[in-house]
Amino acid sequence: MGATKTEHFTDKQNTIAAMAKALGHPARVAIVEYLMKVNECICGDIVNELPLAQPTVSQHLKELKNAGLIKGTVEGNSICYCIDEKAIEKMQVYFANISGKLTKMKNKCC
Amino acid sequence: MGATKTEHFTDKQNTIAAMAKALGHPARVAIVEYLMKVNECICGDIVNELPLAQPTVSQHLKELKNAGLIKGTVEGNSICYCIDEKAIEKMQVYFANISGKLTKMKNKCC
DNA sequence: ACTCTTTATCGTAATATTGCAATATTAAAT
DNA sequence: ATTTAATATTGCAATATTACGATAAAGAGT
Repeated sequence: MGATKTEHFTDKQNTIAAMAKALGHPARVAIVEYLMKVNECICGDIVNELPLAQPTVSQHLKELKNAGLIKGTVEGNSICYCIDEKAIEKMQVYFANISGKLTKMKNKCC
Repeated sequence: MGATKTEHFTDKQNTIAAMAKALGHPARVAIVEYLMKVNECICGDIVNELPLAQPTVSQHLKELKNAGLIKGTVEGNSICYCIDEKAIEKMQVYFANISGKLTKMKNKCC
C-alpha cells in the first residue's frame, strides 16, 4: 500500500491537511513570504529569488494553487500570482481555535 | 536528485515548513484534534479512534513529536501524549501575521 | 511569420512517505 | 520469573514528492 486513506477522514480534516501539506516545504513557505513582501502580484521573479530552477518553481506554484493558498491571473504572457487571503485566514482561525481551547482548559497534561 | 534543499532556506522557514508538513496528513490532523477534544492526555486510545493500525499511529505520533507539535511523557508502561501549546501558538501567530499584513495593504491584486 | 519572453508540461532519477505485519521493548501485574 | 499490556522499531512494498533538463505552449513585439 502506501496511499493516504483520505476517505476515512472528514472534509475539513482533509482540507486543513492539504493546506498544511502545501506549506510543508520551505520553498513554498518562501514563496508565500515573498508574495507577502512584494504586496503587488508577482510571477517569475520568484525564480530569480529562489535557488531553484524554473520548472521546480512552477511546480511549487501549482501545488500552492491547488491547495487554494495562492491565486494566479493571466496578464499578457506572464501570470500574476498572489496570496489568497481567505485560505490564510482559514488557517489562522483554525490554529487560533485550538490555541484558545488549550489555554481555556489550562492544558493540564504531561 | 529529489532531496529537499533545506540549506537554502532560513531556519524559520524550515521550522514552519516542518510543522506544516507534520499537519500535512489528515491522520495527524485527526490526532491533534482528538488530543484537543479529550483534554487530558491520551495514549493508545488513538489507535481505537482512528482507522489505522497501531504501528501506523505510532509512526504518525513520532512525526508530530519530531515537529514539536505534541509532547509525550512516559507514565508507567503507557505514554501520555498531548499537544504542545507553544507550537500551535507559533503557527497561529505566523498566520495571523500574514493575514494582518494582507488586510492592512488591502491585498489589491489579481 | 519570426523571435523573444514567460510559464507549463513531460520524462525521469533520487528520495521520502505511507501503511502494516512481524517483532522487539518496556513496565506493570501476577 | 512469567505473563500481559502498551508502544516502538524493523522491514518491506506501494506510492508520492522533489528537482531539473528538455520541450511545448502562448502571448508580445518586431
